[in-house]
Parts: sequence; C-alpha cells; structure tokens
Amino acid sequence: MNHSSDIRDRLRSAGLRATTPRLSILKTLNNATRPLSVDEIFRSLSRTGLDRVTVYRTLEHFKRGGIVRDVDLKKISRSYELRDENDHHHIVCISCGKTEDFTGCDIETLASRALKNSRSFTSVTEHSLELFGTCTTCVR
Amino acid sequence: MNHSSDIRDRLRSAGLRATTPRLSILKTLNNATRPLSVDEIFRSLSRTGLDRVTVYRTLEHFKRGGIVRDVDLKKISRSYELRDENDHHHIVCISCGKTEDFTGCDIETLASRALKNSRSFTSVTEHSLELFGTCTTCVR
DNA sequence: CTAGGTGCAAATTATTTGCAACAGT
DNA sequence: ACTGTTGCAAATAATTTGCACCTAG
Repeated sequence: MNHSSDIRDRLRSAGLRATTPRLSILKTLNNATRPLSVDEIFRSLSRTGLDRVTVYRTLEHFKRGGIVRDVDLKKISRSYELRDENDHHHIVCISCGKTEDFTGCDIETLASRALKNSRSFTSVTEHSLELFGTCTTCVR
Repeated sequence: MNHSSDIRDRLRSAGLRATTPRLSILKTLNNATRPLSVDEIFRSLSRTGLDRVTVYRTLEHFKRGGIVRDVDLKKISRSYELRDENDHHHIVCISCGKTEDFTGCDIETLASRALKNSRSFTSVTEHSLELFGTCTTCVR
C-alpha cells in the first residue's frame, strides 16, 4: 500500500535487512534525477550520522542484490543509480555534467552482431553505454 | 619509414615531446591486446626506472592529445588503450576478464535516436559501450 | 639555451578491513 | 536470542602536488 513498504520488500527480496541506513540511501537514490557518487550520497546523509564506510558497503550489497547498478560517467566519478526494468542509459554534458536518460539502445541487435564475430563469447548478460556531448546551455 | 618515427610523429602532432618514458609507454600500449591499467603499465616498465607518477601524467597527456582513450571495464579497473580511427568496443568476461574487441556499434543511429528525444542535447561527440558476458572457457 | 618533462618525497583522496557495539527479524 | 549491520579507528590503495634536476628540440 504505502511507498515505504515497497522499498522494504525490495530489500527483503534481495536478502537484505531493512535497516535505517539502507532505507535512507535507497530513498536518496530514488529522489535523484541522475546517478550519484559515493561522496554525494554520503554528504547528503552525513548529518544523520551515517558513516562513509556504510555507503560503500551498502552500495556493494545493493549491487549484488541487483538493486543498483554503477555507471561510469567519465568526467564525473563512478556513480550509482537504482536499477530499472527497462534499461536506460545517459547522455552527459562534458562541460557541466548535466545528465539526461535515454532508452532504446537495442541491445539485442548490438549483442547479436558482436557475438556473431566473437570466438570466445556466446552471450551477453550486461552492457554499459553512455553518450557524451555538450548541452545546449554550454554550447553557447 | 620505420615504426619508431611513426610513433614520434604521433607524439609531436599532439604537441608532446618524444621522451623515453613516453615512447616506452606508447610501445607497451601498442603491444597490448587489451586495455591496460596504470598499474599494469607501471609494472611492465618499472624495471626501467619509470616512476608511477609519470605513468599517470603521461596517460593524462595522451588523453588530452587524443592518443589514448580510457575504458571502464567494471570488474577490472580503469584502463587505457590507443585510440583507433575505426571506433571499437569490448566484450569482457565477467569471470576471467578475457577481452575481445568488436566494431560496428552503429553510433550514428544510436546517437540520432537518443538526440531525437533529448531536450538538452543536439550532438554526441563521444560514447562508451562495453558488453559483458561469460566466455566459453569460464562457462563450463 | 630553455621550457617541458621526470623522479622522488610527501600530501591527499578513495577504498577496504577489523572489531566491538547494535538492531532487525 | 541470533546474525547481519553499523560506526569508528586504522590500514591500504589510488591519485595528485611540489620541487629540483634533466633533456628534447
């Protein structure tokens, strides 16, 4: 019924206890409009007494549990976002870091084309794809 | 005419002096069959007296000069490889790290599709794409 | 000759580990 | 109660900076 129990279920089904730090990290990621770095998550929650180490460990757990995925946005440091059923990617401004999502990378076609010419791989289970450019604000 | 002068030219045209450390780092990258990490480059050249700091600084220079690009292979740490005119990507084994190249990601289609739905971007100047899977050796 | 580049020492920053106290189930 | 989690301290790893000396052009 309520939002908070959805989140708890998500944790439980990943075999993780629904603790206060985890719930707040999850909420932080959920409110974000772009992937967040360890430091950003830590700073936004440090006043609650959350330890930086807990952020590292929690994100690692979340990753294993399939709750988040990590993204390499180059210019920016390694960042994390909630995993989404319909896989999306980012287009990032190399000047200001502005980030937009996009979908429809057609991974099936991409993967099958790559596998056709591969000698050592027969399947693709994961992929990363990010686009970079200069946003209209920065291009002026 | 000879190989070594090609390399020197490549450095010069990027506005970089052809020093001993740079030539050896370039040669190392050139011999590699996959992207190399700072540590791998350092270890393979440390007996020559090369300093780790020089590796960091050199790769940074190379990157700015468009000689190398850096790749995020997730499981493995950030790595560098020579930039190639025909842009290629990697398919990486999540179990053993084995890396194969593949080409033909059709970035034009990908980019135009993404830009069509974007409110803040009108062009893509760079992109990253890596596929992950388990190689035939590890899958057994 | 002389500006850019290097090695070495040291500072910073990022990440991991150990452990006793604590909290979710 | 039992076990996973957390905070805190501290270790380790990764990256950056300052500076005097060196070397390619």
